[in-house]
Amino acid sequence: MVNNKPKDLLDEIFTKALSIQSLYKDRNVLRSDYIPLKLPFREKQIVAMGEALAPLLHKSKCSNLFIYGKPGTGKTAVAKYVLQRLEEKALTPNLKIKFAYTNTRVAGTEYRVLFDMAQSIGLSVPFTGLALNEVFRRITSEIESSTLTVVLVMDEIDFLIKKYSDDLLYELTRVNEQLPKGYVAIIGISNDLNFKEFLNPRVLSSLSEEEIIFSPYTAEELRAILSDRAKIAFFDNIVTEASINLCAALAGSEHGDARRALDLLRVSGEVAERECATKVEERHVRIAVQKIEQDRIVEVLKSLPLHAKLLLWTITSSEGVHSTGEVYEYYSKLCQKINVDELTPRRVTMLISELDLLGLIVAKIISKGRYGRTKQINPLIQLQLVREVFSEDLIMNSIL
DNA sequence: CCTCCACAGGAAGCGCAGGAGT
DNA sequence: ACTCCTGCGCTTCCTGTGGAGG
Repeated sequence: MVNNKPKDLLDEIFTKALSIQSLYKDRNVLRSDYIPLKLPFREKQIVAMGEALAPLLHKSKCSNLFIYGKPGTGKTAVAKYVLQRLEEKALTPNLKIKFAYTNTRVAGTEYRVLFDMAQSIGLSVPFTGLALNEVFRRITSEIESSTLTVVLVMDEIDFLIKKYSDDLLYELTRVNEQLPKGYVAIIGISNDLNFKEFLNPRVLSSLSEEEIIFSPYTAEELRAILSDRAKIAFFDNIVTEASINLCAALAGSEHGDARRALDLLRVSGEVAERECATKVEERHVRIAVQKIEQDRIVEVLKSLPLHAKLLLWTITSSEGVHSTGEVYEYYSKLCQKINVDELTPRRVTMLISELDLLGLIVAKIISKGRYGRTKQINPLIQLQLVREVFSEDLIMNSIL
Protein backbone atom coordinates (compact mmCIF):
# COMPACT_ATOMS: atom_id res chain seq x y z
CA MET A 1 0.00 0.00 0.00
CA VAL A 2 2.73 2.38 1.03
CA ASN A 3 4.81 1.33 -1.95
CA ASN A 4 2.02 2.09 -4.30
CA LYS A 5 1.67 5.63 -3.19
CA PRO A 6 4.52 7.24 -5.14
CA LYS A 7 3.44 5.31 -8.20
CA ASP A 8 -0.04 6.71 -7.97
CA LEU A 9 1.28 10.19 -7.47
CA LEU A 10 3.45 9.94 -10.54
CA ASP A 11 0.65 8.46 -12.52
CA GLU A 12 -1.46 11.42 -11.62
CA ILE A 13 1.20 13.85 -12.80
CA PHE A 14 1.76 12.06 -16.07
CA THR A 15 -1.90 11.65 -16.88
CA LYS A 16 -2.40 15.29 -16.17
CA ALA A 17 0.53 16.18 -18.39
CA LEU A 18 -0.93 14.11 -21.21
CA SER A 19 -4.36 15.59 -20.87
CA ILE A 20 -3.38 19.23 -20.95
CA GLN A 21 -2.59 20.97 -24.16
CA SER A 22 0.89 22.47 -24.27
CA LEU A 23 0.86 26.23 -24.71
CA TYR A 24 4.11 26.17 -26.65
CA LYS A 25 4.56 25.67 -30.33
CA ASP A 26 8.35 25.88 -29.97
CA ARG A 27 9.79 26.54 -26.56
CA ASN A 28 13.39 26.86 -27.78
CA VAL A 29 12.62 30.14 -29.48
CA LEU A 30 12.64 31.78 -26.07
CA ARG A 31 15.98 30.38 -24.98
CA SER A 32 18.83 32.84 -24.76
CA ASP A 33 21.09 30.89 -27.12
CA TYR A 34 18.48 30.84 -29.87
CA ILE A 35 19.43 32.96 -32.85
CA PRO A 36 16.35 34.21 -34.69
CA LEU A 37 16.16 34.58 -38.46
CA LYS A 38 15.56 38.26 -38.06
CA LEU A 39 17.06 40.57 -35.49
CA PRO A 40 14.82 43.61 -35.32
CA PHE A 41 16.22 47.05 -34.43
CA ARG A 42 19.75 45.84 -35.10
CA GLU A 43 19.91 46.38 -38.86
CA LYS A 44 22.49 49.12 -38.56
CA GLN A 45 24.84 46.95 -36.50
CA ILE A 46 24.37 43.94 -38.77
CA VAL A 47 25.23 46.00 -41.82
CA ALA A 48 28.25 47.53 -40.12
CA MET A 49 29.55 44.16 -39.06
CA GLY A 50 28.84 42.63 -42.44
CA GLU A 51 30.71 45.38 -44.22
CA ALA A 52 33.66 45.04 -41.91
CA LEU A 53 33.96 41.30 -42.50
CA ALA A 54 33.05 41.18 -46.20
CA PRO A 55 36.66 41.57 -47.43
CA LEU A 56 37.38 38.08 -46.08
CA LEU A 57 35.23 36.66 -48.87
CA HIS A 58 37.66 37.87 -51.49
CA LYS A 59 40.65 36.84 -49.46
CA SER A 60 41.55 40.32 -48.33
CA LYS A 61 42.29 41.43 -44.83
CA CYS A 62 39.52 42.83 -42.75
CA SER A 63 39.46 45.20 -39.83
CA ASN A 64 39.41 43.93 -36.32
CA LEU A 65 36.20 44.81 -34.62
CA PHE A 66 35.14 46.04 -31.24
CA ILE A 67 31.57 45.69 -30.10
CA TYR A 68 30.21 47.52 -27.07
CA GLY A 69 26.87 47.38 -25.36
CA LYS A 70 25.06 46.55 -22.15
CA PRO A 71 24.03 42.94 -21.45
CA GLY A 72 21.08 41.69 -23.47
CA THR A 73 21.39 44.25 -26.23
CA GLY A 74 21.96 41.63 -28.90
CA LYS A 75 25.74 41.79 -29.27
CA THR A 76 26.30 38.07 -29.12
CA ALA A 77 23.24 37.28 -31.20
CA VAL A 78 24.28 39.71 -33.95
CA ALA A 79 27.86 38.45 -33.96
CA LYS A 80 26.80 34.83 -34.20
CA TYR A 81 24.18 35.66 -36.80
CA VAL A 82 26.58 37.53 -39.07
CA LEU A 83 29.28 34.91 -38.74
CA GLN A 84 26.88 32.10 -39.44
CA ARG A 85 25.89 33.84 -42.66
CA LEU A 86 29.53 34.49 -43.48
CA GLU A 87 30.42 30.84 -43.01
CA GLU A 88 27.57 29.82 -45.30
CA LYS A 89 28.68 32.28 -47.96
CA ALA A 90 32.24 31.07 -47.72
CA LEU A 91 31.24 27.48 -48.45
CA THR A 92 30.53 27.95 -52.14
CA PRO A 93 33.85 29.47 -53.18
CA ASN A 94 35.33 26.95 -50.72
CA LEU A 95 37.17 29.48 -48.62
CA LYS A 96 38.49 28.07 -45.40
CA ILE A 97 36.86 30.51 -43.02
CA LYS A 98 36.44 29.22 -39.49
CA PHE A 99 34.58 31.00 -36.81
CA ALA A 100 35.73 30.59 -33.23
CA TYR A 101 33.54 31.82 -30.43
CA THR A 102 34.60 32.00 -26.84
CA ASN A 103 33.11 33.73 -23.87
CA THR A 104 36.10 34.64 -21.75
CA ARG A 105 34.11 34.89 -18.55
CA VAL A 106 32.61 31.44 -19.04
CA ALA A 107 36.00 30.08 -20.11
CA GLY A 108 37.51 31.63 -17.00
CA THR A 109 41.20 31.42 -17.81
CA GLU A 110 43.54 32.34 -20.65
CA TYR A 111 44.20 28.67 -21.13
CA ARG A 112 40.58 27.80 -21.69
CA VAL A 113 40.16 30.68 -24.11
CA LEU A 114 42.90 29.19 -26.25
CA PHE A 115 41.42 25.77 -25.66
CA ASP A 116 38.07 26.94 -27.06
CA MET A 117 39.82 28.49 -30.02
CA ALA A 118 41.72 25.29 -30.76
CA GLN A 119 38.51 23.27 -30.62
CA SER A 120 36.80 25.63 -33.02
CA ILE A 121 39.48 25.22 -35.66
CA GLY A 122 39.36 21.47 -35.24
CA LEU A 123 42.55 21.10 -33.28
CA SER A 124 42.44 18.85 -30.25
CA VAL A 125 44.37 20.04 -27.26
CA PRO A 126 44.41 18.56 -23.73
CA PHE A 127 42.14 20.52 -21.43
CA THR A 128 44.95 21.10 -19.00
CA GLY A 129 48.63 20.44 -18.67
CA LEU A 130 50.21 22.33 -21.52
CA ALA A 131 52.06 25.59 -21.20
CA LEU A 132 50.16 28.56 -22.63
CA ASN A 133 52.90 29.21 -25.15
CA GLU A 134 52.72 25.66 -26.36
CA VAL A 135 48.97 25.84 -27.03
CA PHE A 136 49.46 29.14 -28.77
CA ARG A 137 52.19 27.70 -30.95
CA ARG A 138 50.06 24.71 -31.91
CA ILE A 139 47.17 26.92 -32.86
CA THR A 140 49.25 29.20 -35.05
CA SER A 141 50.97 26.33 -36.76
CA GLU A 142 47.61 24.71 -37.46
CA ILE A 143 46.34 27.98 -38.94
CA GLU A 144 49.37 28.24 -41.11
CA SER A 145 49.59 24.67 -42.29
CA SER A 146 45.90 24.58 -43.24
CA THR A 147 45.89 28.17 -44.51
CA LEU A 148 42.88 28.99 -42.39
CA THR A 149 41.12 32.27 -41.98
CA VAL A 150 39.89 32.41 -38.42
CA VAL A 151 37.42 34.92 -37.09
CA LEU A 152 37.89 34.86 -33.34
CA VAL A 153 35.02 36.24 -31.32
CA MET A 154 35.94 36.99 -27.74
CA ASP A 155 32.80 37.68 -25.79
CA GLU A 156 33.02 39.54 -22.48
CA ILE A 157 36.61 40.28 -23.34
CA ASP A 158 36.85 42.85 -20.56
CA PHE A 159 36.83 39.99 -18.07
CA LEU A 160 39.96 38.43 -19.53
CA ILE A 161 41.82 41.74 -19.67
CA LYS A 162 40.90 42.74 -16.13
CA LYS A 163 41.76 39.36 -14.65
CA TYR A 164 45.00 38.88 -16.51
CA SER A 165 46.39 41.49 -18.85
CA ASP A 166 46.22 42.28 -22.51
CA ASP A 167 49.24 40.06 -23.27
CA LEU A 168 47.23 37.32 -24.89
CA LEU A 169 45.31 39.85 -26.94
CA TYR A 170 48.54 41.49 -27.95
CA GLU A 171 49.95 38.19 -29.13
CA LEU A 172 46.78 37.49 -31.08
CA THR A 173 46.83 40.85 -32.83
CA ARG A 174 50.40 40.19 -33.85
CA VAL A 175 49.79 36.71 -35.21
CA ASN A 176 49.22 38.00 -38.74
CA GLU A 177 52.68 39.54 -38.91
CA GLN A 178 54.22 36.19 -38.12
CA LEU A 179 52.07 34.06 -40.37
CA PRO A 180 52.91 34.06 -44.05
CA LYS A 181 49.80 31.98 -44.70
CA GLY A 182 46.51 32.06 -42.83
CA TYR A 183 44.80 34.96 -41.17
CA VAL A 184 43.22 35.82 -37.84
CA ALA A 185 40.57 38.48 -37.39
CA ILE A 186 39.51 39.41 -33.90
CA ILE A 187 36.11 40.56 -32.75
CA GLY A 188 36.02 41.75 -29.17
CA ILE A 189 32.73 42.07 -27.35
CA SER A 190 32.47 44.00 -24.12
CA ASN A 191 29.77 45.14 -21.72
CA ASP A 192 32.02 47.76 -20.31
CA LEU A 193 32.67 50.89 -22.29
CA ASN A 194 35.42 52.10 -20.02
CA PHE A 195 37.60 49.07 -20.23
CA LYS A 196 39.69 50.53 -23.05
CA GLU A 197 41.75 52.12 -20.30
CA PHE A 198 43.07 48.69 -19.43
CA LEU A 199 44.51 48.20 -22.90
CA ASN A 200 47.91 49.29 -23.95
CA PRO A 201 47.79 51.69 -26.90
CA ARG A 202 49.21 49.26 -29.43
CA VAL A 203 46.56 46.65 -28.72
CA LEU A 204 43.86 49.28 -28.64
CA SER A 205 44.69 50.75 -32.02
CA SER A 206 44.93 47.36 -33.64
CA LEU A 207 41.76 46.05 -32.06
CA SER A 208 39.42 48.96 -32.42
CA GLU A 209 39.97 49.61 -36.07
CA GLU A 210 36.24 49.54 -36.24
CA GLU A 211 33.72 49.91 -33.44
CA ILE A 212 30.06 49.09 -33.20
CA ILE A 213 27.90 50.36 -30.39
CA PHE A 214 24.77 48.55 -29.24
CA SER A 215 22.40 50.81 -27.36
CA PRO A 216 19.86 49.31 -24.96
CA TYR A 217 16.48 48.41 -26.34
CA THR A 218 13.68 50.77 -25.43
CA ALA A 219 10.64 49.31 -23.71
CA GLU A 220 8.76 49.74 -26.99
CA GLU A 221 11.41 47.79 -28.91
CA LEU A 222 11.42 45.05 -26.29
CA ARG A 223 7.67 44.83 -26.62
CA ALA A 224 7.99 44.35 -30.38
CA ILE A 225 10.70 41.71 -29.99
CA LEU A 226 8.70 39.79 -27.39
CA SER A 227 5.55 39.90 -29.40
CA ASP A 228 7.43 38.63 -32.48
CA ARG A 229 8.92 35.75 -30.57
CA ALA A 230 5.72 34.96 -28.73
CA LYS A 231 4.07 34.38 -32.10
CA ILE A 232 6.61 31.68 -32.95
CA ALA A 233 6.95 30.23 -29.48
CA PHE A 234 3.32 29.96 -28.41
CA PHE A 235 0.11 28.97 -30.14
CA ASP A 236 -2.19 31.77 -31.20
CA ASN A 237 -3.90 33.93 -28.60
CA ILE A 238 -2.13 32.34 -25.67
CA VAL A 239 -0.11 35.27 -24.45
CA THR A 240 -2.11 38.34 -23.61
CA GLU A 241 -0.89 41.69 -24.78
CA ALA A 242 -0.86 42.91 -21.20
CA SER A 243 1.59 40.22 -20.10
CA ILE A 244 3.93 41.01 -22.99
CA ASN A 245 3.81 44.64 -22.01
CA LEU A 246 4.58 43.73 -18.43
CA CYS A 247 7.57 41.57 -19.42
CA ALA A 248 8.88 44.39 -21.57
CA ALA A 249 8.34 46.96 -18.86
CA LEU A 250 10.02 44.87 -16.16
CA ALA A 251 13.05 44.06 -18.29
CA GLY A 252 13.18 47.56 -19.73
CA SER A 253 13.15 49.24 -16.36
CA GLU A 254 16.72 48.09 -15.78
CA HIS A 255 18.56 48.66 -19.03
CA GLY A 256 16.65 47.18 -21.93
CA ASP A 257 17.88 43.65 -21.46
CA ALA A 258 16.26 41.44 -24.10
CA ARG A 259 17.64 38.26 -22.62
CA ARG A 260 15.89 38.88 -19.33
CA ALA A 261 12.69 39.82 -21.11
CA LEU A 262 12.70 36.55 -23.05
CA ASP A 263 13.54 34.49 -19.97
CA LEU A 264 10.68 36.13 -18.20
CA LEU A 265 8.26 35.30 -20.97
CA ARG A 266 9.44 31.70 -21.15
CA VAL A 267 9.12 31.13 -17.42
CA SER A 268 5.73 32.88 -17.38
CA GLY A 269 4.59 30.39 -19.96
CA GLU A 270 5.87 27.50 -17.85
CA VAL A 271 4.08 28.84 -14.81
CA ALA A 272 0.85 29.15 -16.75
CA GLU A 273 1.25 25.68 -18.18
CA ARG A 274 1.77 24.13 -14.78
CA GLU A 275 -1.41 25.82 -13.62
CA CYS A 276 -3.20 24.32 -16.61
CA ALA A 277 -4.17 27.83 -17.61
CA THR A 278 -5.11 28.43 -21.21
CA LYS A 279 -3.57 31.88 -21.37
CA VAL A 280 -0.41 33.52 -20.10
CA GLU A 281 -1.58 36.42 -18.03
CA GLU A 282 -0.01 39.19 -16.00
CA ARG A 283 -0.20 37.30 -12.74
CA HIS A 284 1.88 34.50 -14.30
CA VAL A 285 4.52 37.05 -15.17
CA ARG A 286 4.59 38.29 -11.61
CA ILE A 287 5.01 34.77 -10.29
CA ALA A 288 7.73 34.18 -12.89
CA VAL A 289 9.72 37.18 -11.64
CA GLN A 290 9.87 35.64 -8.18
CA LYS A 291 10.53 32.16 -9.50
CA ILE A 292 13.51 33.26 -11.56
CA GLU A 293 15.03 34.97 -8.56
CA GLN A 294 14.32 32.03 -6.28
CA ASP A 295 15.80 29.52 -8.73
CA ARG A 296 18.90 31.62 -9.09
CA ILE A 297 19.39 31.71 -5.34
CA VAL A 298 18.85 27.98 -4.92
CA GLU A 299 21.42 27.27 -7.62
CA VAL A 300 23.92 29.58 -5.99
CA LEU A 301 23.31 28.07 -2.55
CA LYS A 302 23.80 24.54 -3.80
CA SER A 303 27.09 25.28 -5.48
CA LEU A 304 28.63 27.06 -2.49
CA PRO A 305 31.77 25.44 -1.05
CA LEU A 306 31.56 24.08 2.49
CA HIS A 307 33.11 27.03 4.31
CA ALA A 308 30.97 29.53 2.46
CA LYS A 309 27.96 27.49 3.52
CA LEU A 310 29.12 27.51 7.12
CA LEU A 311 29.56 31.26 7.02
CA LEU A 312 26.20 31.85 5.41
CA TRP A 313 24.66 29.65 8.04
CA THR A 314 26.21 31.64 10.89
CA ILE A 315 25.00 34.86 9.30
CA THR A 316 21.44 33.78 8.57
CA SER A 317 20.80 31.61 11.59
CA SER A 318 21.73 34.09 14.33
CA GLU A 319 19.73 37.17 15.13
CA GLY A 320 20.66 40.75 14.41
CA VAL A 321 23.55 42.48 12.73
CA HIS A 322 27.01 40.99 12.73
CA SER A 323 30.52 42.27 12.48
CA THR A 324 33.25 40.29 10.80
CA GLY A 325 34.78 39.45 14.17
CA GLU A 326 31.51 38.10 15.57
CA VAL A 327 30.90 36.04 12.48
CA TYR A 328 34.40 34.62 12.62
CA GLU A 329 34.05 33.68 16.26
CA TYR A 330 30.76 31.91 15.72
CA TYR A 331 32.06 30.25 12.59
CA SER A 332 35.13 28.88 14.40
CA LYS A 333 32.93 27.27 17.04
CA LEU A 334 30.82 25.73 14.33
CA CYS A 335 33.93 24.29 12.69
CA GLN A 336 35.12 22.76 15.95
CA LYS A 337 31.69 21.27 16.50
CA ILE A 338 31.79 19.36 13.24
CA ASN A 339 35.51 18.71 13.41
CA VAL A 340 36.55 20.75 10.38
CA ASP A 341 39.69 22.91 10.29
CA GLU A 342 38.66 26.55 10.23
CA LEU A 343 40.04 28.93 7.64
CA THR A 344 42.07 32.01 8.49
CA PRO A 345 40.31 35.34 9.09
CA ARG A 346 41.81 36.67 5.87
CA ARG A 347 40.19 33.94 3.83
CA VAL A 348 36.93 34.44 5.67
CA THR A 349 36.82 38.16 4.74
CA MET A 350 37.32 37.06 1.19
CA LEU A 351 34.45 34.57 1.38
CA ILE A 352 32.21 37.18 2.99
CA SER A 353 32.94 39.54 0.10
CA GLU A 354 32.06 36.77 -2.31
CA LEU A 355 28.75 36.09 -0.55
CA ASP A 356 28.08 39.82 -0.81
CA LEU A 357 28.84 39.79 -4.52
CA LEU A 358 26.47 36.88 -5.00
CA GLY A 359 23.72 38.94 -3.44
CA LEU A 360 23.17 36.54 -0.56
CA ILE A 361 24.20 39.02 2.12
CA VAL A 362 24.88 42.73 2.39
CA ALA A 363 28.22 43.67 3.86
CA LYS A 364 28.74 47.36 4.44
CA ILE A 365 31.95 48.78 5.85
CA ILE A 366 31.29 50.92 8.89
CA SER A 367 33.56 52.61 11.34
CA LYS A 368 32.97 52.39 15.06
CA GLY A 369 35.66 54.96 15.72
CA ARG A 370 37.78 53.94 18.65
CA TYR A 371 36.27 50.49 18.38
CA GLY A 372 37.62 49.86 14.94
CA ARG A 373 36.44 49.45 11.41
CA THR A 374 34.47 46.44 10.40
CA LYS A 375 31.81 45.16 8.07
CA GLN A 376 28.20 45.23 9.07
CA ILE A 377 26.82 42.00 7.72
CA ASN A 378 23.15 41.24 7.09
CA PRO A 379 21.53 38.26 5.41
CA LEU A 380 19.41 38.90 2.33
CA ILE A 381 17.71 35.55 2.19
CA GLN A 382 15.29 33.62 4.32
CA LEU A 383 16.60 31.20 6.92
CA GLN A 384 13.94 28.74 5.80
CA LEU A 385 15.28 28.59 2.23
CA VAL A 386 18.86 28.18 3.41
CA ARG A 387 17.87 25.38 5.72
CA GLU A 388 15.98 23.64 2.94
CA VAL A 389 18.85 23.73 0.48
CA PHE A 390 21.58 22.96 3.01
CA SER A 391 19.73 19.96 4.41
CA GLU A 392 20.72 18.14 1.21
CA ASP A 393 24.36 18.62 2.17
CA LEU A 394 25.60 15.80 4.37
CA ILE A 395 28.01 17.81 6.49
CA MET A 396 25.71 20.80 6.80
CA ASN A 397 22.80 18.57 7.69
CA SER A 398 24.56 17.55 10.89
CA ILE A 399 24.43 21.08 12.31
CA LEU A 400 21.01 22.21 11.14
C1' DC B 1 44.32 67.33 16.44
C1' DC B 2 46.15 62.84 17.26
C1' DT B 3 45.65 57.90 18.41
C1' DC B 4 44.57 53.59 17.84
C1' DC B 5 41.02 49.85 17.24
C1' DA B 6 39.46 46.14 14.25
C1' DC B 7 39.29 45.13 10.69
C1' DA B 8 39.75 45.66 4.85
C1' DG B 9 42.06 44.18 1.22
C1' DG B 10 46.67 43.96 -1.71
C1' DA B 11 50.87 41.03 -2.69
C1' DA B 12 53.39 37.05 -2.63
C1' DG B 13 53.88 32.58 -2.31
C1' DC B 14 52.85 27.64 -1.04
C1' DG B 15 51.11 22.97 -1.95
C1' DC B 16 48.39 20.43 -4.58
C1' DA B 17 46.03 18.50 -8.83
C1' DG B 18 46.23 17.35 -13.44
C1' DG B 19 48.80 16.88 -17.34
C1' DA B 20 52.88 17.19 -21.11
C1' DG B 21 57.30 16.17 -22.69
C1' DT B 22 61.56 13.61 -22.29
C1' DA C 1 60.73 8.62 -13.16
C1' DC C 2 61.47 13.27 -13.47
C1' DT C 3 60.87 18.10 -14.63
C1' DC C 4 58.01 21.71 -16.01
C1' DC C 5 53.66 23.92 -16.96
C1' DT C 6 49.03 26.46 -15.05
C1' DG C 7 45.00 27.04 -12.01
C1' DC C 8 43.06 26.97 -7.51
C1' DG C 9 42.30 27.48 -2.65
C1' DC C 10 44.51 29.00 0.90
C1' DT C 11 47.96 31.25 4.27
C1' DT C 12 51.29 34.76 5.66
C1' DC C 13 52.56 39.22 5.89
C1' DC C 14 51.52 43.51 5.05
C1' DT C 15 49.81 48.46 4.61
C1' DG C 16 45.66 51.34 4.80
C1' DT C 17 41.79 53.69 7.13
C1' DG C 18 37.08 56.27 9.40
C1' DG C 19 36.13 58.23 13.27
C1' DA C 20 35.17 58.03 18.85
C1' DG C 21 37.66 59.08 22.53
C1' DG C 22 41.44 61.13 24.63
